Amino acid sequence: MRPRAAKQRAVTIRDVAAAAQLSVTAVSRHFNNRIALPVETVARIEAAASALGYRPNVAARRLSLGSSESLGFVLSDIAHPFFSAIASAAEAECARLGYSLLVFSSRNIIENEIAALRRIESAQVDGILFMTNHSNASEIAETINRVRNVVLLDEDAPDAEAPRIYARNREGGRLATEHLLAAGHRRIAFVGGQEGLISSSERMAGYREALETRGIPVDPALMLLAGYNSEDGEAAFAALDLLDEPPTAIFAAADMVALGILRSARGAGLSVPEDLSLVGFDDIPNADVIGPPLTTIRQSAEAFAVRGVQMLVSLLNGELTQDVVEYVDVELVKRSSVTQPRQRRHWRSAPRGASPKPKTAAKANRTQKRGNDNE
Amino acid sequence: MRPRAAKQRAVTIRDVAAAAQLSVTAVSRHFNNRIALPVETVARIEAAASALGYRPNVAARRLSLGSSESLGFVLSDIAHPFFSAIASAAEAECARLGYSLLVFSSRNIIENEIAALRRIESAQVDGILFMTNHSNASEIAETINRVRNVVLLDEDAPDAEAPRIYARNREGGRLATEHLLAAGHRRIAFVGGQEGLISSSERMAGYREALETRGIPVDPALMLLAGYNSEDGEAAFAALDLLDEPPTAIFAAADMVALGILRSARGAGLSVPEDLSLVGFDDIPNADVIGPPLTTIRQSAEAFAVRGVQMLVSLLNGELTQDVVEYVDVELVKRSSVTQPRQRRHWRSAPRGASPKPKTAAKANRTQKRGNDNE
DNA sequence: TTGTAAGCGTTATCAT
DNA sequence: ATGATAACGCTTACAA
Repeated sequence: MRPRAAKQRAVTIRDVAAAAQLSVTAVSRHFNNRIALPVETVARIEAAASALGYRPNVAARRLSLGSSESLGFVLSDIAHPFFSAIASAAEAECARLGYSLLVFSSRNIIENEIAALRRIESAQVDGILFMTNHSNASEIAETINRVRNVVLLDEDAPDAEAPRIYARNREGGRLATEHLLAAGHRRIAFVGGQEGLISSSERMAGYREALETRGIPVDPALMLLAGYNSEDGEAAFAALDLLDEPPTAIFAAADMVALGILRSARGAGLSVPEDLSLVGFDDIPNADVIGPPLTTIRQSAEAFAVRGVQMLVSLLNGELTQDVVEYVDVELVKRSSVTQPRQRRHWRSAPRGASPKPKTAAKANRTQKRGNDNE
Repeated sequence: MRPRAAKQRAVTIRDVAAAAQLSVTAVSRHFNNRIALPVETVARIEAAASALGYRPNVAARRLSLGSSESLGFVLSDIAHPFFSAIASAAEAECARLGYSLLVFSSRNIIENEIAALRRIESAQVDGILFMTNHSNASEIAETINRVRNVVLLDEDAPDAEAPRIYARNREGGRLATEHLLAAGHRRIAFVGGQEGLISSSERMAGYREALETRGIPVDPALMLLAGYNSEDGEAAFAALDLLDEPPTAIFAAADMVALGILRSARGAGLSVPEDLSLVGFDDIPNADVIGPPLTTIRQSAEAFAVRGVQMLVSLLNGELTQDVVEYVDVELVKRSSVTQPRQRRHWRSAPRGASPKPKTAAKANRTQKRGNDNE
């Protein structure tokens, strides 16, 4: 009957009650209810509790209350600078509201995302802040609708009944592209996240919009879908490098992608922005100290985080319906990775590559995942 | 008696048992014990469980088992690139071992660190990976000794009985300084973390050691204690900038500090490494894409993380004693933030500052916390 | 105002 | 092999 004895019996509410010569009810009331106990009673309880070093057992509370007072945060990787900025702010807001935060890295694996979601069913967390990279997976939407108590962050999951927070992605895409246009660029590439992500396709829509407004034809060879990590940027650079007429500027749908492009460009002997202008998206921490300081579209990680947990908590309290959508503003941050295009010159004719074999970019619409093949 | 009804009664082990026409014991056994149930029984249980969508309630398990199967990670801020790299790897290792990870940001507030530690007492987590910035606070050591089941990461807490993992800080400090020395620098500053941190003082010890080996006198005006964030680097730069004879190189005890210094140096019109060589510590992600790519001492975030959780789990299982200490290797990563010293020139005589008032650095051993006063 | 005891969903002991 | 049932520590309806 006694389960494997905990190494050292913790002090329970009953111990406190005994020490204070009161019932457990009184002690429980003191620690939860606002029911005013007589001062003398309170004093006895506090004395006993602190003498014994009493800490309410949260598992027991959860079981009894039916609520865990903790929230989950599902993202692809905590080490991603923008995501970790969100996680940091979310943790702070959780703490402020009396919640704990469980972090689940999905590593972009859909099964992990679903498994994380199911922790609502096992009562491990009351609700989940959910960032996915598989917006098109119907299984995710189904799971969300079953477990309920999910707030979608940054990315959609069509058919899911859940409140959402998006950045103004299209506007951001437009802003970025217009900035490049204003600098004189005409051949501007777009490098987005993996196919199907609405954040990516919205940013691309903004890009097209800006181009079309200026009457500049949209070249499909210049629009790549890769992913949101720096390796994806490297792969994209490699693909773009194969074009007969490479772009003079790139709008990367995420700063990490821009960093990957930058890394590859440097490796290829190109300098940014002289040989290639670059605009990112996110404004990750330290983007200002990159070489060169990265021009980017800022979206507030904090806004995502604090509104996200606030909405989730409201949802849990039944104060919010599933159909709410909020938007996070974006803003162009001009730094030094953009300048006017220099006289057109092929990347491949840069210092090291002597005589490259000209090659048409066949299907530049999908790039391989790892990009160690650049230069 | 019925607690505030959960919005929608979840399916319990009893429901499954009923559906499978078996006892709860059988179902429980199936989900935990390796006791071989007859295939037919197993089939009935699985059918019932999946038909009902059963998920064991973790709170109940915890209460019964006396273990939460989750670990805590206490750090000052998840958004710090090096810490988030550790958190990411720790989460992965936790997941591999069947644990969940709760993240607690202390924001460098000692009360928060202690409150987090006490979550062991409330049975919210089984154990904690602990990174502190208050190694000298005796209250922390006392709490650790009381709650037990803590592994110290990266920083000491004297008198705490807990396994520890340190980087080879002194060696790192030596490596960094020797590298600067080899480049021809003689006036090398050290900018460390807040006073009392052994990681910082060990790195400084390595710095002194390298200097002394070369017979170069250690100038106290060149040794600053600040903190591990980028604002601390900015403050340090400001203090160093006031010296009559500023250093030609700086060894910053953390990459984030180096980034702050870099930011300030740029703001002051200095260029790195031409006017000032810089070496960091940590090798944070994307340090290679900083302007200029940062030369630094690499320590493996992953090593900290995976050994940390492994040690913690061993400790929980009683397979590890509190007196174990492990070390994480360090390594010099040469990039582009170091070059030989140029003809000595005062920072203040750089492009913008025309005629500065010469001033002796009074007590350069403490720098103010926020450094918005530079340039 | 205070206390008793039921019940939250599991696990594990003990008997069958 | 299988099943009743007593814990685990808490909250709270209900009684006093």
